[in-house]
Amino acid sequence: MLADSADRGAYSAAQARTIAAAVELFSQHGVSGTSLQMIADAVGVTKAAIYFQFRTKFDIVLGVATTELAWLAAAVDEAEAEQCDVTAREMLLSRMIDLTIERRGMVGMLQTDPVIVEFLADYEPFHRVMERLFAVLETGDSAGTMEVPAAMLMAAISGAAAHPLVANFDNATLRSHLMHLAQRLFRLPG
Amino acid sequence: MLADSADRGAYSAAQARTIAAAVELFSQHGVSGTSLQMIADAVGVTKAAIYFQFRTKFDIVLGVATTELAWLAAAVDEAEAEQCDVTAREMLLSRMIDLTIERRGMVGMLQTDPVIVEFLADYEPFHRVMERLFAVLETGDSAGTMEVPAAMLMAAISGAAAHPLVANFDNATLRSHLMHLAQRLFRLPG
DNA sequence: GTCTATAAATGGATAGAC
DNA sequence: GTCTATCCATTTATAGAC
Repeated sequence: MLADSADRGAYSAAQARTIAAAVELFSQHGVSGTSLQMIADAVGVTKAAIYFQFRTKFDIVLGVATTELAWLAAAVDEAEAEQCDVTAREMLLSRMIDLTIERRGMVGMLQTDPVIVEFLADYEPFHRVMERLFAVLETGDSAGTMEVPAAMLMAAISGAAAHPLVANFDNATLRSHLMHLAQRLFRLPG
Repeated sequence: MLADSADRGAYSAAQARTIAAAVELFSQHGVSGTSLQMIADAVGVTKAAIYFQFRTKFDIVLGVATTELAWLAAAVDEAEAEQCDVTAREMLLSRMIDLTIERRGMVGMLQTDPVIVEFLADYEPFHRVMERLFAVLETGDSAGTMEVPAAMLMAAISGAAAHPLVANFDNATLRSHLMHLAQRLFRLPG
């Protein structure tokens, strides 16, 4: 469990604005490539105002990571509510792809930025969400063999959606391609 | 083919040592998260020595990117030398996976680090290698429909290989998993 | 090719007023 | 909650000796 300030509800309106600006900048320049001055400029305040909201830069990283993680957790929640295993799996794939397309570049950042990756590696709530995610992907016979496909799938979806090669694809087209290929990775019909 | 200073052979022994150290550090901490002091320490010299070898930090980034790109180009060269289209495609997949496993994390950096990505986006030799790579992947009927699968494939291979979930897999096991899934993405037998 | 020393700018972070 | 002003460490980069 995190300290108080890590809960989503615990963030003030000003903090939420800062986190929103930081997500955008982090996904464009990376965490290390984003200064507090850049964040302050994007929000339209001074650095000191940001430091009133967050004690350190890392606290902003934490806010960004947990906020983004909450989106993924919500997708897993939805899938778990499904009765049928197969439907649940298909819904999870679908929701993951939606998230990635809506928030192009931001999901990928969670998996690739060195600062975020290092943080998430030791962050229990992240591991719990991932375990639940694998559980939904592992239906019946496939139990215990999903690590590589799942790692590939997440990397593939977020990596492909952010890739310059597909930058001119409209969302609907990109979505159908990704869904198609995700199902192929999992040998689903479609 | 690459421009003069971008050729691997154009670098002195000292420069090559610096590039090797930089690749390692960039893939661990990202370009922005790596200072010239860190590079100098890793090489075992002072910052000034590094500045004798490279005029700016960006020149080191350029050296790293072109050196890594040369590996990918070599894999495409090999595949293009094959007579049979199908064999060529399979060999390219195989070589890409080998490269990614041998140099865990480094291939992925090329596709995810914001500084590298921004540079490669406007770097003609990179686009030429990618076009040749697509041409090999596009056999017959699939012509013109490879952008998303190819983007997914590259993201998937490098992302999965570097993923913490598969960190304890030995190289042979990881390789067979990746090859299996790559072939599934392209609907190949196996 | 490498060193010591240093300049100039920017980074994270704090003090104290409003 | 935000501002001005400031501190200190680090960063990129250069000058000049060996």
